[in-house]
This record gives sequence, structure tokens and C-alpha cells, in this order.
Amino acid sequence: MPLSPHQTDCPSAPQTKHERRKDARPGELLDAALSLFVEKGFAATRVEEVANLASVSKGTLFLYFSSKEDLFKAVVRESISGRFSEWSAEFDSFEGSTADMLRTCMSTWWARLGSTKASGLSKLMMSEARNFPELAAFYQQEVIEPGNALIQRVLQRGVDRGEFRPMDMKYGVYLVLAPMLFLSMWKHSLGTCCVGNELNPEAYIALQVETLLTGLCVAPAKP
Amino acid sequence: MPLSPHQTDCPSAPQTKHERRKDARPGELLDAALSLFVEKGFAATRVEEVANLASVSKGTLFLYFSSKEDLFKAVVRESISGRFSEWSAEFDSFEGSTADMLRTCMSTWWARLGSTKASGLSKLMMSEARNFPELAAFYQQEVIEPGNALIQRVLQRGVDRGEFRPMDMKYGVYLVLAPMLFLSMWKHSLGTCCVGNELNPEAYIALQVETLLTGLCVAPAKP
Amino acid sequence: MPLSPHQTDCPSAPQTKHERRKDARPGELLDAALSLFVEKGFAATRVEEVANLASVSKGTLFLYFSSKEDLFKAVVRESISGRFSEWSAEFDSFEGSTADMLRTCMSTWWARLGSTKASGLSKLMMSEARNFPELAAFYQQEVIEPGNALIQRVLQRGVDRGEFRPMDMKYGVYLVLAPMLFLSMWKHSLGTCCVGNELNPEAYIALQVETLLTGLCVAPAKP
Amino acid sequence: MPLSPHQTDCPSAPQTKHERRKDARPGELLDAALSLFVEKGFAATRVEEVANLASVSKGTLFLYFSSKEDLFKAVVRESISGRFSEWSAEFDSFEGSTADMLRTCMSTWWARLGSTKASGLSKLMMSEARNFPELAAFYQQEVIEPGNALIQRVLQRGVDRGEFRPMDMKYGVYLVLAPMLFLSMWKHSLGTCCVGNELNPEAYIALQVETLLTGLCVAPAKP
DNA sequence: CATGAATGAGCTTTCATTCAT
DNA sequence: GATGAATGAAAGCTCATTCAT
Repeated sequence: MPLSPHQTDCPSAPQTKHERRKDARPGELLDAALSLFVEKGFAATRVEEVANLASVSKGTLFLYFSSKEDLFKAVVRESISGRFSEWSAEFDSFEGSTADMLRTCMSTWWARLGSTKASGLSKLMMSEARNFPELAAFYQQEVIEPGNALIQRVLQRGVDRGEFRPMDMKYGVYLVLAPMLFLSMWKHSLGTCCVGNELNPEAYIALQVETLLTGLCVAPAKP
Repeated sequence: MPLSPHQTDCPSAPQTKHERRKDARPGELLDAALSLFVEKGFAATRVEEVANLASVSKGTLFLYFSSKEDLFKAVVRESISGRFSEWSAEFDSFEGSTADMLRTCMSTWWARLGSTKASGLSKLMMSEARNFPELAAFYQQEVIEPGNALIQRVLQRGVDRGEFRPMDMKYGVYLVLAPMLFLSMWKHSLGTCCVGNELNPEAYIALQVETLLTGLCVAPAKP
Repeated sequence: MPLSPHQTDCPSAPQTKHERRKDARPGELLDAALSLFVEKGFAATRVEEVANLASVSKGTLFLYFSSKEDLFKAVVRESISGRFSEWSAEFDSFEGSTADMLRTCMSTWWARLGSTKASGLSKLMMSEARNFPELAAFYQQEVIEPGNALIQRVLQRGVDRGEFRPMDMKYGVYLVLAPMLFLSMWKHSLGTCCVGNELNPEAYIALQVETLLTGLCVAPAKP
Repeated sequence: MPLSPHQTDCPSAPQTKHERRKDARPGELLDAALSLFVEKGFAATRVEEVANLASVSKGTLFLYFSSKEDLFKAVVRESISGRFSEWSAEFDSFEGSTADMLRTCMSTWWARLGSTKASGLSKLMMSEARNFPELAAFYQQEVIEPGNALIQRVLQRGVDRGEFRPMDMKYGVYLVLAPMLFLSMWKHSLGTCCVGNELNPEAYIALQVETLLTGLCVAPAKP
């Protein structure tokens, strides 16, 4: 069994096999859950499948997560919200034009989230939000709001430094958000199942961001 | 596929009430199904609700549609298509700047599709495409491809007339498509269930299209 | 299949077998539920057993009763609370000494409730009230309160007519209630499973009521 | 069965703390189980709760008791018995009227059993006797029979001394037993969970015993 | 001896689908 | 054709019991 990537900090490995298994369980379950949720959606994923994929029994899953919703929330925290603080710190120390900052922002988003299973979670939330209001509220709080705040910081920086035209920030964030969420959706639905819809993500992002920058910038953006 | 009666203005009425009802059944069921699928999604819509809304019994529904999935497919077939030819004709005769054409294009989309139940179907297709590959292929052919062709015509016109910068058309269409599909999705998921996400569609579209035009146009676009 | 006793009023029998079955279902289910609840208790009775005993499937049970608790409430209404109004009317028209009234009261209780499965429901409620507070509240409202009111009416009549000594009514009702509920409990627990505990109900009741009357009456009660 | 250590005042203390803990385990578990069974009933008490309350692990509980049912039996064996001999001796030396003796009998019962956890066990036995026939038989032998004999001695003394009317002793004991067991049941079920049913035990007992005495005595009882 | 992670049978409830009428 | 009563396979979650450490 390869160590799953989220088990980063284990300075002193547990002594016994028994203990090692225990420590690994939540991570294995989260990995299994992420894969299945992304592949089949929230409602269509059965907790027993998740447990089986993680090679444990149904009961064991409930030892670590009190409900299916709780499991989903943990997956979201693990895969998405836990990464915003790091991201935010990088933004703090960014030096350079805001155009470059926005380019970095979107390519980083692709590298860290868009190209990973995590983007499937965004698709999933858009698909099932209506049927699981509590989950939607959670996602809103943990992902949408911090994410939007991050985008807004970039735009505001551009405006404050005289690089971007002034704009209504509430709608401005959607200029950045829409292309990214669209890509997440497309990748996990029509983009995958229909020939001719395959999309080179880098080319897509590049065109989106450059066109957007031309639209936003006071003076022509220098790439 | 014969046109189902509820689409047509029915020039030759059937003889008796009983027969008229009988002929109208499938259409009434499709209308009911469209409303409920859009409102609650596929899984959360119970066939009994559909039957009740169409004022028939559950058993009758299965007389016309062999399964819930079959009903869903019929709804998609029924509700989308036939709007593109009209639209295409309007494009043929459009006179004026391509910037204006794109503005018209997006506000017309909103008026005719985005603000109607049809946008719910787009959301639904994006949500369930993976679980219904056959349906996805159908949607691709009937909706995505003609729609993309229409968008491409507008962009190509702009480039040909020297109004828009040259671009890779394959990715260019997504500059227009992404904001629209994002709005369809948002409206039917997180935009509705979470406070603070409500979105004035006109304001959203206006900012999207103007920013896009600034990005696309050689010279500043005059509104 | 013998007609179950609670199907008393069916002036025009349903035409078809199908319909007859349907009409009989709730009653058959209530009979089955009463038997099993009394025999095994509420928690230990599985709805599937009830359905099987009534010769229907699990799903059918939920067609008629929305939950296990709902089924239980219906059983209580059917077996107990539905009979108080009749009883109350009999009390209204009772003529004779209050001592006789109390004798009648207790022997009628035995004939109509105590000796039937319904007494098992009382035992059940005493046993499981703590674990099913909603059921307990329902039983309190539907059975305990009307029952206590009935007892109190008898006692008050005796006091008002100068036959019984004055007493604190709140505790007075337990003079009558305790022997009856004790018998219900005993019959369905230690009285049945242990040799030597069998109890002739008539003898038990006779001694209880006569001793009680001697205790209550101003002058010696004449049987 | 050796006396378990927590019952005794343990004149010879074990050598080490570890050993003392070890020896005390079963008793601590029984104490915990008694409390929880009385509070929540058999089915609703989880073995893990019992283990936690006794500050051991779930596994340890199963080291001492082979099953939950076995634990239950042990609790009953442990908690009831050994009180009757003392009580019997007190009766031997009682001087005074039998009416006073019966008053003393019931108030002593309340003080020593009725108001303690032991009354919860009586309730529990009445509730679960049917599902644990072996347990019921044990309870019958250890508790019911000696208890009834004690009551019968009092009544017989009254009759022998010409204070009480003659009676069928088999049913006479229930005149005394019923009010007490009813109170035990009521206290732990409907009396606790439903407003308006709360019962002042002293007032309840006083009325029951005085009414009973009036019913039993040849001449009016002098309090 | 003691632990507590792991198990899986068992429970209530839902709902697409069938079929006798 | 139309009905709606009946079905039974799932699903999420609990908890007594086991057993490797």
C-alpha cells in the first residue's frame, strides 16, 4: 500500500501494525470517498462501496465519520479548504504586476485543484447542491466564500494600483470564477463523455485569462 | 419521432374528449416531468409526483415510458431543439457591429433560454451526463454542436471584418459559452440555495459581455 | 380468513377480491401488530414480522402506516382509546350505589380490556415508556388521562352522594388504577413465566375491590 | 458464586494497587450496569457505556461477562437478596398492633428498596421477564417468594390476633404487593416521562396503606 | 490481563416497477 | 387503456461481539 499523499507529517511511525493501520484509516477512507464521490456523485455513492474500496467494513467507516455527510465534509476539507491558507500566504508575498498575479492564480488553480480529483468535488456540489442544502451551506462557507475573497483580493489589488479598471467587485469575481468552474464542470460531464468536446486545459485557460486581462487592464497587459 | 401533440396547435382536433385526453397524455407527462426534473433533479423526482402532476396514475406513466430513465430522455428530446434554426436565420440578417451582435446574442440567449426552464435542463445534463452516456451523446449532437457553431459564426464574423483579434476558434467559443453555462448552473444550484450568492442575471451578463468585448476587440468597443 | 373483529361496519361488501383485500389490510395489520407488540414488546418487534403475520410485504405496511410508531399509535387507538366514549356513556346512565358502580367498573375493565390483548399494551407502555417518549406522551393523552378522569368521576360521585369518605382525588385514582395496572403487568411478565404466580383474575379483582370499598365507604358496603 | 469484593468491607486488602483494581473490576462493572440498566432499560443501555462508566474498555467487560444478557443476570443476582433475613428478624420482634406493623412494613419498604435503585430492578424484571425466562425464575425464587412470605406473615398475624378479617392469603398478599410494585413501575416509566403523573411517594403510600387498613381491619384502625 | 479497532447482521424506511382488476 | 395496491431490493446507520496486539 503506497502512503497516501495527505499523510505528510508522520515523524515517528507507529510501533505496531495494528496502530499503523488505525492511523492510516481516515486517510484511506478519504481517498476512497474522494474517488467515488467524484466518479458517481454524492447520492449515488454508497458508504459500503467507500468502505470496500478502502478495504474496511461499513462499520469501520462509521468509526471515523459519523455520517455520509460528515465523510463528504471531511473530503472537502481535506481536498480544498485546507489549502486556502497556504494559497493566501503566497498571495501576501506576491510581487509583480497584478496581470501576472492573475495568470499565476489561474495556472496555480489548475495545477493544484483543477487538474486533480478536487475539481470533481466542485462539479459534484454544483450538481447536487439543491438536494443537500446542508452540504451546500458547508461548501459555501468553506470553499466559495474564501475562494471568492481570494479572487477579490487580486482584482482589488489591480484596481488599487491603477492596473485594472474600476469594477463592481461582486460581479467581478465571476469573471474569474466562471471560466474555472465551467472547466471543472465540463471536464466531469460533457467534456469527458462526448467526442469533440475534449479540451486542452492549458490552452483553454491561457485564452480565457489573456482575453480577460485585455478586458480588465487599463493599458495592454504585457505577458 | 412524431411531433407530440402538445407542441402543436393541433389543427385537427380528435373526435371525443376521451381520445383527446389519451393523445395528450404523453405531452402532459413530459411537461410535468420537465418541471419536476428541473426543480428537483433526476434522482429526487419521484415518478409518482410526475404522474400526479399530470393527473394520471403511476401505472399510466409506465404505459408510455418504460422507465424513469426513459422518461428523462424523452423530456430532453422534447424540450430542446427547434430553436436554433430560427436563431440562425436572425443571425443571417443581422446588420451592425459584431460587438453589438455578440451583445444581442447573449441577451437573446438569456431571454429565450437562460431565463426559462430550458436552462434547468442544461444544468441537469451537466449534472447527469456521466450517468447517462447515451443521453449525453444525444445532447451533444442536438444542442452543443449547433450552439457552438452559432457562436463560432459570430466570432468569425468579427475576425473577418477586422473587428475582433484573430483567435483559435475552438477555444474562442468557450469565451462565450462558459459565462452562459456557468450562469445556468449557478442559478440552479449554489446560486439559489446559499445566501449571498444570488446574482442579478442582467448585471452579470452585462459585465461578462463588456469585459469580453474589450478583450476581443481591436479597438475599444462602443456600446 | 376469518373476518377480524374490528371490521364491524361493512354494509356493502366490496365487489372485487382486489378491493376486498385493500379494505381488510389495515385491520389485518393492526391485528398482527397488536399480537406481536404484546408478545415481544415495541422495540423487539420488527415491522417485517408484522407484515409477514398479516401476509403482506414490508412495503405494504408502510402504505397504510407511515412509521412503526404510527402503527403502534393506531393499535392503541383501535384497542383502547376508541372504547372510552362508549364506556363514558355507560357511566352517565348508571343508576345504583357507587359501590356497585365501582364493582361494575372493575369487572367491565377486566372483561373488555384486562382479559384481552389490550392489557398487554399497558404492560408494554409501562415497560418502554422511557425509551420512546413520544409514544409515552401519546399514551398519556389518549389513555391515561381519559382513564383517570373516568375513575375520578366514580370516586367523586361516591363522595358527592355521601357514600365514600372525602379524599385527595389525585391520589385516590391510584387506589383503583394500581390494582388494575398491576394485574396487567403481572399477567404479561412474572405471572406467566413463573409457576406459583398464576393468579385467578376474578378472585384477585373481587378481593381488591371489596377491600377497597370497605376502605372507602362511610358505611359497610352491601354487595 | 463467590461474593464479589465490592459487597464486602474487604478486611484483608490485596497487596498491590493493580491487583486490587483487578479484583474490583467485576463489582465496578456491576455497579455501572445497575445504574445504567435502571436508568435506560436493558435494550437502550449500550455495553460500551457500562464499560466507560466502570472506567474499563469494552473488551474488558466481555472478559468478565460473556454477553450483555449475562451481565444483566449478574446484576440481578448481585443487587437483590440478603435484605430479607434482616427484615424477617425485625418482624419477629415487632410488638404493637398489626396495623402499625403494616404501616411500618410499607414505609420500611419505601426507605430501603422503593426509593433506591433496587426498585428500578423490579421494574426492569417486570419489563423483561418474558424475554429472560431463566432470569425470571431466579427472581421469583430469590425475591418474589421470600417477599410474599413476609407479607403473608404480617397478614396472618393480624387475622390470628383478631385484628384483621379472615381472608384468602394467596390473594391477600397482592393487596399489599400491588401498590408497592405499581409505585416501582410508575416511578420508572410513565410517572417520570409525563407531566402530571409525578407522584409524591409518601402521600401515595399513606393513602394506600390507610385505605387498605380500613378495608382489612375488624374495628377502625387507630393510627 | 487489557485494549479498542474491526466486524457485519440487523433495523427502519423509500420508491421504481409490476400486474390483477 | 387505466388503475393503484403490492412488491422487495436497496440504503444509511447501530452496536454486541471478536481478536490481534
